[in-house]
Amino acid sequence: MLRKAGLRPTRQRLELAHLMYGSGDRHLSAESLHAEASASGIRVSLATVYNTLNQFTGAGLLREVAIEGHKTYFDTNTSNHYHYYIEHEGRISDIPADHVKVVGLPEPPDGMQIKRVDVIVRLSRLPE
Amino acid sequence: MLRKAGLRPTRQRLELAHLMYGSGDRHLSAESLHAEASASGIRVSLATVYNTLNQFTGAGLLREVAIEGHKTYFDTNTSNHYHYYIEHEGRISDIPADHVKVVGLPEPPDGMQIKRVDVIVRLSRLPE
DNA sequence: CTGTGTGCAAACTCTTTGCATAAGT
DNA sequence: ACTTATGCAAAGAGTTTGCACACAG
Repeated sequence: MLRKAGLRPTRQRLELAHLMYGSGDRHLSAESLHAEASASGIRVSLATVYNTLNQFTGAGLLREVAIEGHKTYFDTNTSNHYHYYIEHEGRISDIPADHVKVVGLPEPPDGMQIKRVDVIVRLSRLPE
Repeated sequence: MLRKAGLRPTRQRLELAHLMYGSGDRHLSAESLHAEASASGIRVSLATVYNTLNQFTGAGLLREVAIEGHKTYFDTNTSNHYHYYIEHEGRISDIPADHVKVVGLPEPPDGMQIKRVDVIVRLSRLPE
């Protein structure tokens, strides 16, 4: 898989890939992945985690999720799907429905094409 | 307007508000607003621009737009509408259609409510 | 061997904060 | 007068980069 993406299967990349894809769809930040790696006894520097995440994203193995603010999140699920953003927890999760659709989109402006449509449903705690 | 929002109408806030709302709907970053202010001969520090943008957002006078990556963008149009993100220009613009809708959304999880739905259509240059 | 990847720390970008000064009511 | 906002510079968070060493092919 790494080879197919043109990435050398180094120890670090393999170990990180195991963490990332080892348990279903996940949403991770560089820091969380680094912490997880450390906890699992994997020796990687934060810089390498960043490099790896960016390289994987470039290779189409990960997808970047746009949330306003500082942190960048990566999603191991690269298929077409949308996200919840749980504001008070700063957490992302997939929207559990595959029939969500955006309708009524106009043609893109001249010379441009739609590369992707991101939908983020922001959730907040219900006021009582 | 500022007073109604609980913000003192100081010189800086008034001048920035003029810039922001003086010419239709706009999408600005702290830096671009600061640059524009300087160009117009308005004396404000970057810190004040940040403060002002955040206070205005808190007061519902601006809306923050979620684009992945570093910069935070603010939209002077706080009504319900969606955005194009033009990747190769790093620019945001409103989607010129008010009948865009997201359909098929499931009920939000227990104890949560939908606060807002963001849609970002990423555009890239058409390959020739 | 040759070249790419890694680790470390330093650099960078964007944003926030602390504190003295200035301005609004 | 009293309170809140501003400006500056310094601190902070997240991410990237430069360079020597290590490792894959």
